[in-house]
This record gives sequence, structure tokens and C-alpha cells, in this order.
Amino acid sequence: MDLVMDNTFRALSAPARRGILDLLAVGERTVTELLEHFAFSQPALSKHLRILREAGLVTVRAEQRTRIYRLHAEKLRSVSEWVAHYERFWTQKLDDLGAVLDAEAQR
Amino acid sequence: MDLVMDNTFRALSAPARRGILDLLAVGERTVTELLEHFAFSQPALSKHLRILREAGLVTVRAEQRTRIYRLHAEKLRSVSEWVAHYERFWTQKLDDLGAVLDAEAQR
DNA sequence: TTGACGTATATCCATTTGGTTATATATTGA
DNA sequence: TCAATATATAACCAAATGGATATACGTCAA
Repeated sequence: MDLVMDNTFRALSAPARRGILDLLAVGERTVTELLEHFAFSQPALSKHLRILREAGLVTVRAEQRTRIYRLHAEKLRSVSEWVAHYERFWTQKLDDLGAVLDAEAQR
Repeated sequence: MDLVMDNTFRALSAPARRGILDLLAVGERTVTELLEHFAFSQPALSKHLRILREAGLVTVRAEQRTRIYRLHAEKLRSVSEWVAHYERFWTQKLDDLGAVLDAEAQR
């Protein structure tokens, strides 16, 4: 479904959540460890983590008293594929760009 | 600034706006032409277009009575670069993934 | 078994979002 | 000059968002 992509993009729209993913890209983190990097409250972090979980962008496992979050990057694949669709626009010279657009505008 | 990226991601969070960009990737379109592809009202479209303009993702030019919108894809570059940072996670075999994460967790 | 720790959920709040209808503005053909 | 066309803006609204504080819950150490 495309709802998956919608959820993914929605999850990424908050800078705080992209920041969480960036941290998890380095390695697993507990909630307390993640919290050190942000100015907002622990419940706010838990809310962000829930949204990331529900979007399938992270997974959790319990260990002792803590919950360890791990990146589940596969869900970013649709984002990568979507944006790849546009890469040709900036890999071409700017001079070429206008011509290409004009040519494609023949509809 | 990173505010640029924030604005870009925010602009992309609405499916309607990604749809607009997808149409403009084919070629320039007037507002009326774009409108044919959506169920919402013309003012709603104008609002989406304003957000895309302010995010620098599209440009407009006036021609006769119409306004012609064109994709300005360079702003997607930061998105592409952000997500590229994660590509290694799904280009590796799933079996390797756990090991890599564990190794990197040595912080 | 109790208190402290780690995390999630409940509740509340102000702001933002995405839509609507009504209206304004600019351009053009008659 | 005037009506129609193309688009933007204004004003409004319900729902969603991101934050806060208070509280619940599970786990462990004493």
C-alpha cells in the first residue's frame, strides 16, 4: 500500500524523529540514552518512539529494566526510491535542465 | 541551515504535495491542469502550491492568464543525501545487519 | 516487600494542518 | 468597458500535532 509511504513520510516530518533515527544509525540505544540528546521531556520522547515504532522504522526489545531501540531501516527504502526518481534533475547540468523539462512537457 | 531540510521534509509530509511533485516531474503544469488530478478544491491546491513554493521545491511563472508551475528538484538533494546515509542498512544481507549494528554499538 | 529506576500511558493544552466557502485580483476576449 | 477565466487570499473549522505534567506499570536491589 501507499499508506506505508504516507506513514513513513509523516514520521520523518518531525526533526526530533529524524534525530532519533540518526542516533540509532550509529547503534542501539536505550530510552534514557536517547533522552540525553534532546531538550524535551521523557514522555515526549516516548511519543516520538511510538510513532517511529508504528511506522516500522524502529524496533524495541526489553532488557532488564530498559528498552533497547534499534533502527529498522528497510522502511526508508520507499523514501529512497521515491527521491531517486528525482535525482536526474540535479545530476544534469543546469543548462540541460530547461531543455529536458521542455521536451517532456510535450504532452 | 538545517531549517531548509525541516521545511523540505515538512512539505513532503502531505501525500497531496508529493503527488504534485510527481506530476511536475513529468513536465510543467498550470494550476488548472494540476487540479484535474485531485479531489480537493482549487484553494486547497493553491495552499499546497504556496507551501511547495516557500519550501523552494517549485517555481512559478505567469503566462497569459495562467501560472505555470515547474519542479525545482535541487531542494530534494538534502533528502536524498539524508536517506543515502541509511542505504547500507538494506543493501547488506539481513544476516550481516545484526552483526554490523552490534559492532557499531561499541560506544 | 518496598522503594527507586526506566519507560509508557493519560490527560490536557496551544498551535498547526488541511480542508472548506467566499471573495479579491489580474488578464483577456467580446 | 465588462464579463469570464485563472489563481490567490481571507476567514473559518475540525482534527492532528507536539509538547507538558501527572500517574501507572514492570523490574530489580535492598
